[in-house]
Amino acid sequence: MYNLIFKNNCVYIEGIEHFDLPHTLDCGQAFRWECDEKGRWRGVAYNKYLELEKLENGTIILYNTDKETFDCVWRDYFDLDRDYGEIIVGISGNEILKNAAEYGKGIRVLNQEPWETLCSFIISQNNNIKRIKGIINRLCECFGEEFNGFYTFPSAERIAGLSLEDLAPLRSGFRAKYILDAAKKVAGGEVDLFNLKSLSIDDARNELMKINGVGPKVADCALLFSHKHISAFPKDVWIKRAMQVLFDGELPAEALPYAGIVQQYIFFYARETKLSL
DNA sequence: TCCCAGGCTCTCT
DNA sequence: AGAGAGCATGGG
Repeated sequence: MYNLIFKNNCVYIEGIEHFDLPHTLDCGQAFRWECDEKGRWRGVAYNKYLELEKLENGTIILYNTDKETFDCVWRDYFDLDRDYGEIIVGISGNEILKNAAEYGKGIRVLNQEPWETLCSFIISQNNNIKRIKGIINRLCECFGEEFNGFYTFPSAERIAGLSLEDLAPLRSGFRAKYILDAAKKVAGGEVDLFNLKSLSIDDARNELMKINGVGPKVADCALLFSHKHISAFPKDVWIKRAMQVLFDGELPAEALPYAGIVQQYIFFYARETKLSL
């Protein structure tokens, strides 16, 4: 599917298909990747700082990364071993799905750190992406650890030790109390984020919904973006509108096995076109 | 000024 | 169980 070269503390991913960096890193599933004017992306995940870019010939370069970190973190983070070509073939019987996948070409569903994902999507509720990013950045700057001017995402244990007043500088509004409840339940073991992969999607969703401020949409985002439940189908306002306009409210059957990945194509399509079709 | 944003909780039927 | 108000904050 692709070829790896480890050289000069860089990882070269050659011949990989279906991997577009802007579509993947700035499509609303992750909130902390930044791109400079030359197309180089920078970010932190799983407490690892990374820079990456895509060359003209399609090779992706991960900078300052050794083989061990690649194998432990980035290979899975970027979902490199999933065959997106097969998924696209599977849904292309439906013309609208085919178009959406073409529009969002190269989106990969990331496998992000469970606590960061849960906390980020708690913050996302009834909010817009620009402000979500601002709140998350302030959270990391206030309570994370610095790497090259970037910050790690503070652990649930760290947040659990804070108060509402401590979180005031985030200006997260009514969501602050939800962040604290989530941190306390995760840090205290009442909600086990590391067992969710092995549960059925319904059991996993119910486990997450023990947290005050986590409903079906936030839970499904966590399950999809950090727990490999690719049949999770988060229904936000954009998706609800798109589903109505595109499919009269019902997801086509051929999309069901990979509903979550199709959801990303539809979300991207809906936002980019503002549904003016 | 009003409306809306990758929703959820609470209350009232 | 289903509908509707209220919620903090900031951008358009």
